[in-house]
Order: sequence, then C-alpha cells, then structure tokens
Amino acid sequence: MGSDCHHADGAHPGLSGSGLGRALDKAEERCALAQARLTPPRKRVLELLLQSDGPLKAYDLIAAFGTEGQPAKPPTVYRALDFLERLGFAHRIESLNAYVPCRIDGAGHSAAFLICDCCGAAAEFEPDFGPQLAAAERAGYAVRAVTLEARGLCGACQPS
Amino acid sequence: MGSDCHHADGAHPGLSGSGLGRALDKAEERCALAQARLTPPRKRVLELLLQSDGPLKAYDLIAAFGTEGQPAKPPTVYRALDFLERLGFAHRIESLNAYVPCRIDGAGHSAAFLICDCCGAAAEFEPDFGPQLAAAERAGYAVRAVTLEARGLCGACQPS
DNA sequence: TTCTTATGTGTTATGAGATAACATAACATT
DNA sequence: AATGTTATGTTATCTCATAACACATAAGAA
Repeated sequence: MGSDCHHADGAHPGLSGSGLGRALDKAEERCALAQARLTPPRKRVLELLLQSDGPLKAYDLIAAFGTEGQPAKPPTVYRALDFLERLGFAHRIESLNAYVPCRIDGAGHSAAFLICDCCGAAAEFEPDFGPQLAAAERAGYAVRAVTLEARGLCGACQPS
Repeated sequence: MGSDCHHADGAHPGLSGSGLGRALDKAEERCALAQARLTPPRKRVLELLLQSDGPLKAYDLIAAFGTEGQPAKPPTVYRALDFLERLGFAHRIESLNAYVPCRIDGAGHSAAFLICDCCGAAAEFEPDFGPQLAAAERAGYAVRAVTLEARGLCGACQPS
C-alpha cells in the first residue's frame, strides 16, 4: 500500500482463505475458455495482487514472489503482469506505477480508478466512457483501451 | 515523437516563429496573474514542448535543453515540468512517460488524450468527465485532478 | 537600505521502474 | 519422435525520476 497516512484504506480489502481460492479457480476457468495458461508464475502474481489491500508496485511483487523469501527476477513478474493485463485480470495504475487485480467483471481493457492521495487507496469503479468514446469517434480514432485515473481524497481522508 | 510508423502525425503541429512567441507571451501573462515566475529554465522547457509535433520524453527535453547542444541536468527539466504541470501549461501522459503542452484553455489539472499506438500522436480533447465525477461523488471522493488516456489508432493509421 | 524568508537553481549521486537478448524448457501438434 | 510455439530462467542494461546539499536570486519587513 505504500502509504504514510493514518487513515484506513478500505477500498478493496485483500482476499484470503476460501475467497482467494475461489477467485483463483475462477481465473483458471476464464483462462481455459480463452485457451490461455495460468502457469505457476502467473498464478502466483495474481494471488499476490488479490491478497493485497491496495495497489502493489512491481518490485513489491518481485520481493514477495518466493514463498521462502527469495525474490523473483524482474522479467518473471513483468511477464506475468503483461499476461494478467492482457486477459483482463489486472490493471496497471499509471499514475502510481502500480498494479491491482481487476474488480469489475468484464471490464476488459478499460478501467477507471478513484485514487486517494492520502491513504493510497485505489477504488475501481464502473467505467462509463460514453462522452469520451463519442469524442473519439468524432475525431476519427479507433479506441482499443481507455483508462481514467481520478486523484483526490477518499471519504475517510477528507479534512472536515 | 518517437514513432516507428510511416503515417503522418498531424494531431498538434509544433509552433514556431511568431506563433511560438505569442504562446510564450501568453504564458508570461498567465504567470504574472498567478504570481508565479516563468524563469529561464521553465520558459525553455515550455518552448521545447510547444515546438514539438508530439509528446516529448523527459530525456528528450534534457538533451535538447541547451542551445549549443549541451544537455541539461535531469533535475532542471523535471523541476520545470513540475512547475508547468502545476500551472496547467503542460500535461504528463502517464502511459507514454511523456509530456505535452496543454492545448485546451482552462483545462486546469484535468486532461483527456487520444493516443495513437501506431504514429505516437497524442490529441488532447475537451474533457467531459460528467459521469465519472458523478460516480466519484457517490463514492464520497473529493476529486482534485482527472486524466484519461484512450489508446487506439488515429484516422490516418487505420488499416482499411 | 539591510535583514530575512521564500523560492528557485546547480550539481552529484543514486534510487526506482522496466526491458533486451539469449538460452532452456514445456506443451501441443503432426 | 519431430516440429513449431509458447513460456521460463538468467544476465545485463536501459530508461525514468528524485534525494540531498550548496548556492543564488527575488520579495517583503524592519
């Protein structure tokens, strides 16, 4: 989570136990449907993302990768992240250089986040890109993916 | 512009001559109003951004900074970019690690871009974040800045 | 003016984030 | 088994960005 703030970060609590197992099983199914393989390093990175309460940096994943404390080599994790993003299991949050598991069913390659500058929470919300897609069409662009990042303060971190 | 593509990049042609001079004068005025100083390094970086046909990387700016070919030191350019972003004269495009001058009057700290994955063009368009701001309000977030980046193909780079 | 504080710059060094390139291994066909 | 394809392991390196500190300049108060 990488926060220096005292406030709670309740946006998307990390999974554990059976919740985690179910999420991983579901990912296996979706991979099978897509004729893709959820190999051990890919599964491990997804597991780490799902367990986390907040966005994780690539080097957090690298450090946490091995079960006995041994870190992964950077390409291992970056490749897994590429795969997870390609299949819609994870998103990169550009303004944070960090990664989160996808929380929105069928979000595909589009994502929208509310990011708290105080506690570091990143809440994914349902992307409704209507006006932006209309503008893109007017400009003659063929859009493949859209990401939106709103920076500000979450309810818990607001002054008053 | 950093493109490996044959297509034209006509999104936002760079300024030169009197157009450039007028843009810089206008920036001076806006700085005066904001009680901020458009110091030489800041002005130089803004000039380089305005002259470019497309997004520039920080190290492109560092290399081009000196008029006699001498590069700047990285902090010089990064500080200038911070200033320009803070005052709304420039935007960082997160998914490109690159910078552009702001093309939309009064865009403030919000920006929306159509980015061509083929030719590297980045067209800024009028941000209409209505649905997203409504979603943020429902979630209790106080939004300070929003950026949207749509990746795809511009008209000139589309197959058919 | 002269002092004082803010703000901005110059410089060195280093930290963080990501990928190129090549060898090896596992899988799925034929 | 032979082949093509996809994925992994490994080393090295590249790109992007900032910390820390000394110095300089600007703007307001005494």
